[in-house]
Amino acid sequence: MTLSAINSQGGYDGDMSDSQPARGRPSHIDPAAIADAAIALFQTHGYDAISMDRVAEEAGISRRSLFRYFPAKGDLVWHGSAPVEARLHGILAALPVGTLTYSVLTDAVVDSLHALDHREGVTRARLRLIAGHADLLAQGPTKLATFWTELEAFLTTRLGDAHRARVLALAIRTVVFDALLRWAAGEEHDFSATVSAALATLGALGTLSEC
Amino acid sequence: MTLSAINSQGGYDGDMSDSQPARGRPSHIDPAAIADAAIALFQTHGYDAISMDRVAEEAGISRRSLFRYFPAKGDLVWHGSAPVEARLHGILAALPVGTLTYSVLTDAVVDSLHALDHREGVTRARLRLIAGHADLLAQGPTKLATFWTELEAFLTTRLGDAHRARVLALAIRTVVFDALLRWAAGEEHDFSATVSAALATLGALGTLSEC
DNA sequence: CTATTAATGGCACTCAGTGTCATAATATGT
DNA sequence: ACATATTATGACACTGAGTGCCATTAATAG
Repeated sequence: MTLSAINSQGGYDGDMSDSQPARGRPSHIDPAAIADAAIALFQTHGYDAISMDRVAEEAGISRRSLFRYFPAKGDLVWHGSAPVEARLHGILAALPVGTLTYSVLTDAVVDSLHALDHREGVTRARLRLIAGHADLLAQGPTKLATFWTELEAFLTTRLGDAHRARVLALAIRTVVFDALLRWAAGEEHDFSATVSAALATLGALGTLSEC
Repeated sequence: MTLSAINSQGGYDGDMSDSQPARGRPSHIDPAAIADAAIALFQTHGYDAISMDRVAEEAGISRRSLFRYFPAKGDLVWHGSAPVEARLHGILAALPVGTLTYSVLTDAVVDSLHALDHREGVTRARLRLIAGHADLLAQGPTKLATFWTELEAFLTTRLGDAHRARVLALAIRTVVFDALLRWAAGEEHDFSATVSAALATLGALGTLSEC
């Protein structure tokens, strides 16, 4: 919920729930703008060729402050996934009790990803960077941890079987992420269709005997 | 094939196929021994607390040579997965044509992992290190790339459908790896049973409507 | 004995990431 | 208005991973 906390840049303003009037020195730093600028640098010069010093210089802040907002270089690329996680939360909570079919579930997952589709250009750029870099690619499960753990928690309560929920969540995670990367690479054009097709294939894995 | 190339340490002697008489300076360095020693250090002092300098010192070689054998620190932990990949290769090649059921396939995967079970103590130690460290954990798909790509290639030729093969390979990869980690963590005792059960659960995902 | 080939070590370098501390800028209380 | 608590920022130094370069060493082939 709290979809209003999602700003137009696709960033996330943090915990806006009980916002006390601001104390202390206010920040003049805009993380979303810095991330976007960094992405642009990465695209033109290559991820490895751009150092954190360079990003800080470009953003007009000190190197130390940059690391305060982005504890790891990869966070610059992963920044902006919070809206997707927030949306999934809302969608799962809205699912009626007792009517969980596989297709309903996968539709919910696909629906939550529409937050990505919104800023299609930037998202594609980020995903392409991720796909092109083994280090970044490997961070998918970690950096989107909220998304995946929320999905698994939901499935655990709905299925009653923690083991089965875990397998299902893991499989969905891997297949969805792979579909996103293929979409970003340009192999597929329709965002939702790509993810939906991948999940449909996953659901039919048990019927392998036909070969 | 070439299972004889697997030495008693669980290491892999590289390409022994057309071994010319050795030229140049011979190496006095034993990568498997170094990896094992490093694992021991990691276990007692923690992965982060042990620098590559320390490992090199312990092994009695220069830091530079250490990096020549293990280009990344994580490779010390992942070392020894080659036998598993070799075994999978042999098992897949031996599968009779035209009789590929899901259970036959998963049995083959489980069977290939017996190379891990052999040195149970060391394998558990390594997997525990991996499980306890997000960086290492994320490298699973990359470091075992040969294993997974071989599986996917096999499925592609057998199924005829590249897309379906990819989804299947991805799902198996994730679920198997997760099962291995749970086994290493001590949550499960029977190695094969753990992996088999996870794969069986995966095969039955499509039937979700019963809840 | 010489040339060739390959392994190793020493050194310096880049860059990611962290700890510490001084300083600046804001709001609150008097 | 003024002192104080609170927070953001920057400056600096440090650790450790990983790389490039080159001299050196140890083997074999002729």
